[in-house]
Amino acid sequence: MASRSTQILEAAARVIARRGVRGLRVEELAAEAGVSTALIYYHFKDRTGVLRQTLEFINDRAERYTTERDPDDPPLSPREELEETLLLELQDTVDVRENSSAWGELRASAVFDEVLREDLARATLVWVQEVAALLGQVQPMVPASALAAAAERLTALLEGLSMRWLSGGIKIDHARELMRGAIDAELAGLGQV
Amino acid sequence: MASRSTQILEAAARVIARRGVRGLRVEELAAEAGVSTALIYYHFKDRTGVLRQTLEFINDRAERYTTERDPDDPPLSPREELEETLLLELQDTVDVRENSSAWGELRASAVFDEVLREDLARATLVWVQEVAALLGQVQPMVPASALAAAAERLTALLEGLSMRWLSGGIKIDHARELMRGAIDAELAGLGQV
DNA sequence: GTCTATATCAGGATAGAC
DNA sequence: GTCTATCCTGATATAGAC
Repeated sequence: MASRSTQILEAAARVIARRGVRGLRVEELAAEAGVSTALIYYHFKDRTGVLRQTLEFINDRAERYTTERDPDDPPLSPREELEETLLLELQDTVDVRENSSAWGELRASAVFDEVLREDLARATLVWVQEVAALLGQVQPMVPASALAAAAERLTALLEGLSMRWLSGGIKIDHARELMRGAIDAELAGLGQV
Repeated sequence: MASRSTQILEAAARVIARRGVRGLRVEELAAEAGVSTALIYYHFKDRTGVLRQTLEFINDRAERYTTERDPDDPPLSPREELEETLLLELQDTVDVRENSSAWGELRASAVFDEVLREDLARATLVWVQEVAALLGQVQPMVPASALAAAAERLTALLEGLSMRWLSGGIKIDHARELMRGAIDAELAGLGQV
């Protein structure tokens, strides 16, 4: 049951996907959520409060779509799991779009905003390590440093492709294809170490 | 001889590097340039005019530092030229920082701004084709589609690494190292086609 | 061409009724 | 909890003197 707060957060996610974090106007959010601006301040204290909670909200959803799998399906091979994990972020669905836009905004804002950097660095590190672990399952016997480097490249590439997709430079299928090619290349490279 | 306009554009580049495109305040720009706000409107019509001309200004500078080479030096091998072209964008100098920040802002803004998309797509295409051509010089006999894909991945990765560097996630030397690794991997991959 | 005001406006935030 | 009405600040933009 969606409470008022949740309803506002969902609206905020939509507005952010449309206008960006820095483009979010409280008035537009109010309209989108079908409430008054005053109510937003009642629930979230100020604009920053809305932003903070919405980013959290979006992040929770992301973990869900990244993690969730039907337990009846045959388990994935390490290789498949790796590919799936990375390609999940390149899907043309509302959730992924909203999440990726927000992530891009966060990354871009962090360039000019000290405060955001720490959070972002931490989140990135967790992600890189996750991918490095998956790479290690596909290619055991490879030194951790090589795994880490490959993971950093793959995740950075994913961010780059994601931005190109969101900014209209390439189509989603093409982005996925390029990503698959990079995974192949990195695995081949690791195999030769 | 720096005219007033140029002086303002140089100041604008600095302010954008510090605050971002969306964070540029005309008043702050005036202070940075040591002139009044009115003068800025006199020269550039409005804030958007400042932005447009500054982006153009920055772009011109980028072409200069990307292209310029001492004619006395021994000519670069194709492989070196490729590496140099890509790594030039990963240097901790004022020009590159300003340029990369502006580019990142442009990319991020384009996600929410239809108007910017076309320019950005065109500029990206030119860049991708340039890199694809360099790749083709290193690895002739490779189909153009494979070259294009590799070029797209390398440039997208470069954007991703650049953003991580600018947002404080990684250090510049590490970014360069990762970029070199990717170039090696792509060239190896193309060699086996 | 350049400055000192100052008008104008958008958007964040609050007061007070219900 | 929610709304209507309004205040206030910060930022763009202009008028007019020099």
